[in-house]
Amino acid sequence: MDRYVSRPVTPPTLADVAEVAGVSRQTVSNAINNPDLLREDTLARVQEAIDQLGYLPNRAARNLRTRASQLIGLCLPRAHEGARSALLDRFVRTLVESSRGAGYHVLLFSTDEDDPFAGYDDLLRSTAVDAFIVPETHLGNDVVEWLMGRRAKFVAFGRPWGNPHATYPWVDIDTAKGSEAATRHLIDRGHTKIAWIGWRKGSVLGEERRLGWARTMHAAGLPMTGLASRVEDIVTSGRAAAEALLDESSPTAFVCATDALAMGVLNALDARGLKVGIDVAVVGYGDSPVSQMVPGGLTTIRQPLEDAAVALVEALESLLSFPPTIAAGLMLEPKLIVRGSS
Amino acid sequence: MDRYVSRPVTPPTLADVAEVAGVSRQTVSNAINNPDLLREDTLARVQEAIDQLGYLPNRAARNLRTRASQLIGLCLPRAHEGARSALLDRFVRTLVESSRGAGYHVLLFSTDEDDPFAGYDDLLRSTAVDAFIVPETHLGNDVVEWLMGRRAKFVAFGRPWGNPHATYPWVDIDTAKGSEAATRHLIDRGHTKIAWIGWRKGSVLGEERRLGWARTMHAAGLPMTGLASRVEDIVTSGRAAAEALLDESSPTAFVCATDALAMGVLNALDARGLKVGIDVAVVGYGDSPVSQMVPGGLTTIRQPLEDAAVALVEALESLLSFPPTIAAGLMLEPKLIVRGSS
DNA sequence: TTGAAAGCGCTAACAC
DNA sequence: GTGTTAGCGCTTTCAA
Repeated sequence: MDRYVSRPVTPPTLADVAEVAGVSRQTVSNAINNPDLLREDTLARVQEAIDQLGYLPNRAARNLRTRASQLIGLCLPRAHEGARSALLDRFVRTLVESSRGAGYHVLLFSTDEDDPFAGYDDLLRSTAVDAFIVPETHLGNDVVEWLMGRRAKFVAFGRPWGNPHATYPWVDIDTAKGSEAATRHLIDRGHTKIAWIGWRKGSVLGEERRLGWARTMHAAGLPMTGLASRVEDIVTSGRAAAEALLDESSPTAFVCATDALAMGVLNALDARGLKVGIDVAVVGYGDSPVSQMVPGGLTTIRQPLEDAAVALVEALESLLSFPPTIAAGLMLEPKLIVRGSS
Repeated sequence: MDRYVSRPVTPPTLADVAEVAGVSRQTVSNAINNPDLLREDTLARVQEAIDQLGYLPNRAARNLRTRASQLIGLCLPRAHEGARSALLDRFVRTLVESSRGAGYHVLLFSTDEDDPFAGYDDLLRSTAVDAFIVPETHLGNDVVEWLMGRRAKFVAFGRPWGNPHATYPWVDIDTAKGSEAATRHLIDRGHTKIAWIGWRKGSVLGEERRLGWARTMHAAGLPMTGLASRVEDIVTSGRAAAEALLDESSPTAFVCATDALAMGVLNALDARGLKVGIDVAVVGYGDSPVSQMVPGGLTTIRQPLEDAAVALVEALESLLSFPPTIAAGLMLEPKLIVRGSS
C-alpha cells in the first residue's frame, strides 16, 4: 500500500532490467554499449525492458568504471569590466547546447581570488570533469601552462598569445579584424578623418582592436596623429574623449573599442547638436543590447560567440575521442553590423 | 625514464595514501569524513600523506557509494524575449559561487524544444544531480509538478503561481513591488498623470508589474484611464506607445515594464524636444547596462538576483541535509535605482 | 551470442 | 581508535 505513496524513487538498475528481460546483466550492458553484439530478438526484448522501466545507466557507476564523467568544466571568469555579460549568455547557452549534442554536460565553477588554479585543481584531482574550456587566455593568467603541466585536457577560448606554435587546441576571434572592418567601412563611406577611442594600454585585447584601426588607416594612407585616444571603458570617458578629439582634430567618424565608449561619443555629439550618422559617423564594438536600443541604432561589431562555442565543443570531441586528436587552432572573424550611426 | 615524461596522470587513491601513511584505507577515509574518530597523531600522519600526494577523493567512486553527486542542475531557459541576458549573468555567477560554499557544483543543461522534461528526466534517471534549481515557474511550464511527481528534489526560482500553499521550497522576487516603488517615487515627485507601458497581456510577469502601478495609482486616488498601454517588448513599440499616450493624455511621467520600453519613451521625448527628467520623468525596469549608459542615466528597478541565488542555495542546503527540510517560500523585494530620468 | 567473475575507488557496518 | 569485509552499479575481460 504505502510503497506506492512514499517509497523513495530509486531508479532501476541494470540488474532490474536483466531480470525483466530474462537475460544477464552483461547482456543489458551490451545492449546499451555494443548493440551489434546481440541477436536481434534479444536486443528487442532488452530494449523493451529498458523502455518499460525507464532505465538509464547510473552515472556514478559508469563514471567510476569508465574513468570519464561526461562533464566539461567551464570556469566562470570573474565579473568583467564593462558590459560583457550579455556575451557570456550567448556563449554559454550555445556551449551547453552543443555539448549536449556531443554527450556532455557543462559544469560551472568559479575560482578563488588568491589561487587562480584552485578550482581547476580540485576538479582535476577528484576526476570530476573530463576536460576544461579555458576562457580569457589573453589575461595572461597561466592557467593554460598549468594545465599542460598537469597533462589535463582542455581547449582554450583564446589564441596562445605567448607562443604562436603552442600544441594545444584553441579557438579565438580575430578581434583586430573587427575594428579593421569598422574602419574600412567608414573609409568606404568617404571618411578620411577617423578617430579611435580605445582602452587604456595594457589590455591585450585593447591593443589588438586598436591595431585593426591603425593598420587600415595606414594602408589607406590616412593620417592618425591626434586621432587616437585611450581611456577607461565607461560611457563618460568615451564622451570626454570624443569632446577632446572633436576640439582637437574634428574627425568626421569614430571607431570605438566598445559599445559603451561609442555611447559616450553619441552623447557628446548630441550635446553639440551634431547629427549622428549624418554629420558624424560612429561605430561601436560588441553588438550589445544597447546598440539596438539607441535611436537609429549603433553600427557595431558582432563577435561570433555561437560559432566559437560550437568550434570549441568540436575541438573537445576530437580531444576526448580515441585516439585523441589536437585540433588545429581556429580563428574566427567578427562581423560588421551596419545600423544608423554610420 | 619514460614514466616521468609521458605517464598519464592517474590521481592517487585512498590506498596510495594509506600505504604512505602506514594505515588502512578506512582510516584514511575517516580522516577525511570523520576526523574526530582518529587519534591526533594518526590524523596528522594521514593528513601529511594526503598533502604529500595531493590526494582528493575520486568523485565517481564517492558518488557511487554515497548516492550523491554534489551537483545541482540548472536548466538554461531558452533565449528570452528582450535583453534579460545580463540578468542570467549576475544570477548564475552568484549561484556558482554560493554553491561552491555549500560544496556543490552547478551543472548546466538545456532542454528539448518538444519535450520540456527531457533534460530533467535524463539527469534524474541517471542520478547525475542531487537537485535542481527550476527557473521561470511563471511560464506555466509544469516542470515543478512533474518533478514533484517524480519525488525529485528541487528549489524553484519563482513562487507557486497556481497554488499558494505549495509544499515545495521557492524563492521569488516580488516584481509588482518594483513598479509600485517606481510609481510611488513619481507620485512623491509631484506627478499625477503617470502612464504605464507594459507587455502584452498573457505574460504573468507583465500583469504583475502592471498591477504594481495600478495598485499605487489607485491608492493615491489618481486617474488611470487612457494612461495604460500594452505593447511588444521592443524599443520601437515603447516609442510608439509613448507617442500615442502623449497625444492622448499628455502624462508627465512614464513607468515602463522594461528598460527597453523606457528607452523607447526616451527616444519619443527626445524627438519632441521634451527634456527627460525635467519635462517628463521616466522609469524603466531591470537595471540593464543600458540604463547606465543613457545620458543622465535611467531610473530603473534592480532585481536582487544575487540575493535570490544565495537564498536558493540555502534552501537547497536544507533540502539536501539530513533530515531534509523544506524551507519556507521567500519573497525578495526589488529596489528602485534613481538616476537622471526622474 | 550470451554468461560468470573481477574490480573501478570509495564508505558504511561491524569486528578487533 | 583502527582494520576487515562487503558492496554501491557498472563495464571489461574471458569462458562457455
